[in-house]
Amino acid sequence: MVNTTVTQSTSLPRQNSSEIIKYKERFQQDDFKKMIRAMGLKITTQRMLILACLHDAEALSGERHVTAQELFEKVSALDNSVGFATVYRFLRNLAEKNFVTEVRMGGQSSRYELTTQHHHDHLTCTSCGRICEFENPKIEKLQTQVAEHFGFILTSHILELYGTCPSCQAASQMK
Amino acid sequence: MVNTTVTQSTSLPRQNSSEIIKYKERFQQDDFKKMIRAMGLKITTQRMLILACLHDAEALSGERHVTAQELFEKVSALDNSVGFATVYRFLRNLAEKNFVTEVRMGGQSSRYELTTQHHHDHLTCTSCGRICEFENPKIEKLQTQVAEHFGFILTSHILELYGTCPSCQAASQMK
DNA sequence: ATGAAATTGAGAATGATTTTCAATACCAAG
DNA sequence: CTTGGTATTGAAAATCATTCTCAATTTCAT
Repeated sequence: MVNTTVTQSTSLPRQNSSEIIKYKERFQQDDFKKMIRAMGLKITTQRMLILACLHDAEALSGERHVTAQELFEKVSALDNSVGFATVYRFLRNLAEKNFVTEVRMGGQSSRYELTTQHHHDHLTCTSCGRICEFENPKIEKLQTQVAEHFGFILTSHILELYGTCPSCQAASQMK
Repeated sequence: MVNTTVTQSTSLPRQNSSEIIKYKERFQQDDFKKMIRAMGLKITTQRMLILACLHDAEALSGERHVTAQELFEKVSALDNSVGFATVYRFLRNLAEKNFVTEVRMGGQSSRYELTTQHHHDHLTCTSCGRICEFENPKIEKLQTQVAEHFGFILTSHILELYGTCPSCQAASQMK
């Protein structure tokens, strides 16, 4: 029970896990406020809630890319007085200032994710559906160069590789 | 008039340039018909016209990537009895069977281009929808290496870059 | 605490795309 | 070349995501 070699938490007062969560929340809150101010907007409970939901969408569920509609539902679950116009409006603000990245694939509606430095790509087996995630700095760098070549400022990308995984290769040879 | 070592054109009668154009048209027509049949659909004047307009959009105007609405206008100019539902429907058929490639971004509407044998990727402006095509052998090579690293055999890929084009950068700075 | 200015929610408006359905066109079989 | 079953069509209505409008409310510098 005696305290052993704790690293991180030394600077924090003794606390149980729920207190840690509260501390994290407060930290986030301040972060979110900075974000909103940086956009030249006023801080409102709605905007704070939307940011929190966006953040949790990434942290909790595996899905990074959220639909405006999905986000609206998450927000509504916590405060059903928030209108969808507010969610859409704020999402547009965030996208304009590049705090979120907007991606649209296929016929579906736009999907948004908080812009993080960490964006990984997918390698999918067309035979069994297995997905490998990868990250390749060289490719990323070349992408930026391509964008620069056209005078663009790159904000995001989609890279999906399709192929046949080792076990499916083996399976098809047996046939 | 004795037969000499003529190659291609032997099968064609002597012709002037307008006849050549007609020949090309007919050739295209047959091509289009094959396409439509390959999709398991019936050949109709509307579908032939839509394909011709799609093809000309690439050949004549510089813009390869056409909006459904733009395509509808081109078609209407030649036959104003064609309904836009027909254009949308057929465009969707073509996209499903990969005879056209659909690119979509931001608030803009979908843009379509006939799938050519020449592979290229897209760089899209998230603000105005402008699309630049590019091809980058280094990126392609790195993709293959990534796939190899996981033991995959690469068969295809999607690479879509999103950013802000020069004129939209200028526009947003003015604000 | 106060008021100008920004933000909000509700619903209407918009714009793109899809669906519905009766009329019509295609094409394989006779 | 007719015929008939079925796919296709055009027009209008429906749907879907997103944006706009506006009166009521909230924020925040003072």
